Amino acid sequence: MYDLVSLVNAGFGDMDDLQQMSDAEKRQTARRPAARSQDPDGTRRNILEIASEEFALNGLSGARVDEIAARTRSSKRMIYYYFGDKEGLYLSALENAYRRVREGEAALDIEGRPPAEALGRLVEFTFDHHHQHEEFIRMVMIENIHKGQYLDRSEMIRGLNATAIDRIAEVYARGVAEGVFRDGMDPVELHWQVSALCFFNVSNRATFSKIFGRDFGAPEQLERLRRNTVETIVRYVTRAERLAG
Amino acid sequence: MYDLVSLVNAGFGDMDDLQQMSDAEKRQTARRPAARSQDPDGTRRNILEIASEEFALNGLSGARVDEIAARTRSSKRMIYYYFGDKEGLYLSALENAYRRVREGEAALDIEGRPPAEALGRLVEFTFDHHHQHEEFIRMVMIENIHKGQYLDRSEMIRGLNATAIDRIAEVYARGVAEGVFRDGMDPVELHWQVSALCFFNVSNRATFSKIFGRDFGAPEQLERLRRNTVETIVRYVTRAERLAG
DNA sequence: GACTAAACTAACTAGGTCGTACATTGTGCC
DNA sequence: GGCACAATGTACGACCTAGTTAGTTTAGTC
Repeated sequence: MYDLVSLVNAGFGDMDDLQQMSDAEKRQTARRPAARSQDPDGTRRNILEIASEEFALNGLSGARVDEIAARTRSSKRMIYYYFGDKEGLYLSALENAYRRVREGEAALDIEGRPPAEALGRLVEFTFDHHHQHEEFIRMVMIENIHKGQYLDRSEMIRGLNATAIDRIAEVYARGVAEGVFRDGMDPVELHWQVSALCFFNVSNRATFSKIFGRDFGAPEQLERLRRNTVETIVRYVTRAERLAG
Repeated sequence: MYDLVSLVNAGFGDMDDLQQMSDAEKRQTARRPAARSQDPDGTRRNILEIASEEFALNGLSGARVDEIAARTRSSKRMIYYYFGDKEGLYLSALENAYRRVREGEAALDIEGRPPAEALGRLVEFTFDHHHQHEEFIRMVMIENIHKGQYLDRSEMIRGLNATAIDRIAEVYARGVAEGVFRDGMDPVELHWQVSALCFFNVSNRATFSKIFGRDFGAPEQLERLRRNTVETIVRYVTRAERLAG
């Protein structure tokens, strides 16, 4: 294990960057725990961290390069040095958001559970996960405002789809095999439904709350929406004979 | 069943200004069909029209006052004359979007139909309606990015909630009374579910399509999603004994 | 037809915003 | 220790953008 204190002293402030350390950095940290005046990897990550926050908060056109630079331990010069231009930085922040969330998704473990229960847990997990990663939701909203044009340019994006679909497809297939779920559904479309319900809960909470004069972010309300969402999906998939109530 | 294609074709023209003519304008147009050099109401509406397009396309910070002014029949000065500042113009565009959509919603007629069918039609209508009003969806997305802060300032907003909820509540109550629907649900939360599924279809189509390498805007795909959505909601509400399959 | 208020125009300003030029320092390598 | 290059700091410039100033034109009224 690394010495957290020396890392902080070396300039790694608030963030939880331990897992993102590059090999080069590990080597150097081990060899020379003292403060470093040049730290390309750390600088790059620091910029990306701040930029992700700013873009998620203000959008592509709303975010200010100067503001990002000011909040950085580095300078504007370094933003252009590492990311080329504002759009390059935005794209990196977007990819960063997707990558983090996909990594977090690996935490879900539903293997071996009965299909209906497994599906329910998958929905709960997605609901909670979206709720916890508002920054990601906001980046996706922003990217959709831009009609996905930056995602288009991204090469990293190709490898992202598999995991989520594979898992839901596996659970669904088991459910069908066991005669619990209805046949003939498309896992991608099922994932679409789950995503819609869970995403909306975060993305549209502000306007929905204001228009209906009710705080949809309140814990009890959230818990109700969560239960509704699980029930909606499970009832959609489960065969009528297997349903209670 | 509704014809999805014709609905699509019907909605997307440049914009239907006729219905928005004020009484003053109708009078003047009738009296003096020639070009008028002063036309406050027309100028105001023309600005609002263009501004709505620009804000929906580019967001609040992305839209340019100069660009709006240039596309207008009027000038930048008049934007400030009528709307105060950029944010005032944005708020008017936002209110404009909500107003239009709410007016459109009045077209749904499901009275007297069996509850399950009525609910299904309500969902279909919402699905199609959202699909046809992408500009509105985008404005809502943008406003959510701003955490609903402009909606907060709006006084027009208070009267908006009633209609949509009343209608779904009425259908739901009938269904419960007839023993077709499950008891104890909250109409607002039901509306939330319907909105989530229908909204997402428009709002996240771009990123979803790109990530899963499938065009979710294609007519057949859209028709499938539409059927899924109806089924999801109806199955959620309907009592198990009344369900087929 | 003189007067007034509303409607409108063109040109301008102050400051914001992205991006760069140029100089300097640190690092790995032989 | 000196070289080559990567990393960084400072300062600035060109253009953009929201908002304004100062004035003109039009419509209605008496």
